[in-house]
Amino acid sequence: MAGMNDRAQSGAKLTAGPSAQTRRVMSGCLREFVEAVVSGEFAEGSTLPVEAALLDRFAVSRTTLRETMQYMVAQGLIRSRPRAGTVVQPRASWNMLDPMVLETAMGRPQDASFYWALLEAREVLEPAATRLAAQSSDNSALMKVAEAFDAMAEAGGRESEDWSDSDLAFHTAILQASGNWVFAQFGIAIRAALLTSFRKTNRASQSFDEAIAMHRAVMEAIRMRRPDDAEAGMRALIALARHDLEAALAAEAAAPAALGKETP
Amino acid sequence: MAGMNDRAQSGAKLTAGPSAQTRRVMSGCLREFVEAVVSGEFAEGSTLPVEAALLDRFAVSRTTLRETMQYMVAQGLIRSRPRAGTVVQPRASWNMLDPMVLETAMGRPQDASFYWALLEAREVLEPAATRLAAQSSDNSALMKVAEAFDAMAEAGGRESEDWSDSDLAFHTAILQASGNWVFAQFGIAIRAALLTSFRKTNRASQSFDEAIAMHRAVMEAIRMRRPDDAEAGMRALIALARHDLEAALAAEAAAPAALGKETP
DNA sequence: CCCTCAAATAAATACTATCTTTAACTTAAT
DNA sequence: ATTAAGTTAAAGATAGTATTTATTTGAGGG
Repeated sequence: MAGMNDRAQSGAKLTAGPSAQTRRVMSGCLREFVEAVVSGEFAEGSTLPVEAALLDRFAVSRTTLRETMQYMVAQGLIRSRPRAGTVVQPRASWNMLDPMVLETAMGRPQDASFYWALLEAREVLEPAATRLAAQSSDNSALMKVAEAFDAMAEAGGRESEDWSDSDLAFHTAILQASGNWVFAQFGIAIRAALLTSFRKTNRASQSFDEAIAMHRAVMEAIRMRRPDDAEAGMRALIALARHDLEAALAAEAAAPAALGKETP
Repeated sequence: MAGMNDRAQSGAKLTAGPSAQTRRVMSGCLREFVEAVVSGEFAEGSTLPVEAALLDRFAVSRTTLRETMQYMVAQGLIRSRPRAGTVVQPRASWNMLDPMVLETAMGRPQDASFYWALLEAREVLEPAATRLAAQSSDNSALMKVAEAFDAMAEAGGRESEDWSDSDLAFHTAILQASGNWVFAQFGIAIRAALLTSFRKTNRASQSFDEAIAMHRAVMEAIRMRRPDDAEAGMRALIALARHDLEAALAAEAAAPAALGKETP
């Protein structure tokens, strides 16, 4: 029967998946497919090609394609019914909080307003979550915050990848420590967006010592059960992030290339 | 993408989330499987049975099972690697905002703290989003708010399903109108949770006229570009929701469940 | 006795082929 | 013109087999 597999799955290796899991074959198809939707190649509201055509387009098997599409259905990108075909859902119903979708969307030239909106939301959410954490966090949650803080201190400088990672861990740990499942979920869902944002802004920052001091202040305020101080400290932290983002975007505007070689 | 371009979305189907329908065979398997995980039959951190055993357990084909599992991978419920097997991820990494997961989780005896946390989050998010809407919403977004309001008025009474639906539409429309993609996403993601909450609380409320008046006040404040009033109005609205929730939970405690005789 | 590296192996991953169900479209009869 | 029945295209579901991957295990060397 199916014995001779005469189709070579040529070069499905370009996964280069920086994020955690699934650097497998299917994820390549998924990435490509999501990219095609996000980029508008398959426009919102349009019916996309029949299965057979997609099979050819992505050079994968039926099973793999269906698994891929199931993932996309799960994120509200597409919706398919027998005979009617599969249609791309309106953008408003996409789950942009899904790491895969978000990452793909951020892979393309990013509108600056994306980052401003994220910051705006953080200004609302994080101070509130920090206040809650100061009021009612348990010990184990507090320990995670402390761990993240130590990792930041050890990172040595703000330009390193370690700093970005532990910075993310710090903020996520606080959201978790709030004890409110909605805030905690927000932290998980928004990982990809935060990390991208952190990478962008931290690069543009100078003051390692000051940043460390501010983070420590927030942690201490939570530990000492001082909600007002904790909330204020987080506000200050995000104000710093806002300042950094301004600087980063300004620098980007000044030198749009940034493809490696610096011209001193 | 930052535009979060919300097209006409003609039809106004109000299809509740991505996994709304799909009453196919697979969804039965998915529901059952998610239920098994949420209920703890497959405990967090444990390795679940091999594919063959699951095939037998759920009585579906391999393809169907794999599509099901792919959906669950997408929501962070499970994670599988060759040879190592499939393990249930820690609860903290589950995407509770997914309608399917949330619905299943809420199908079981619900901890009251679930609703309190949701309300707590709304108290933080919605006033802020409403303020933004008053500052910068465009006409089409405003129109959606008005449409939802009209639907509420027409619903006639607070106990009807129509009221719950349009109440949800009202709040979702405001989150959309904020122009911030994070808030808008929150609205989409939290649909299921909000709807369940609405259904619970609206039942316990008496004051239809007052509720309508308060909603109108918020809408007018947005339309008139008065951020302070809009924000205050939304706070009042959520305060009412808090009051209703207290009443609903109290009533529930007094007469636990509608299924079967109780001897207090 | 412990460490390293390579072969065996168990589990998920991927592919092909075929049958079933659904619902949009077509056609025919009222 | 409207409705009802039949046709058919597309997705949905199943079966069987081959391929990858990473854990185990076992042999050889330190």
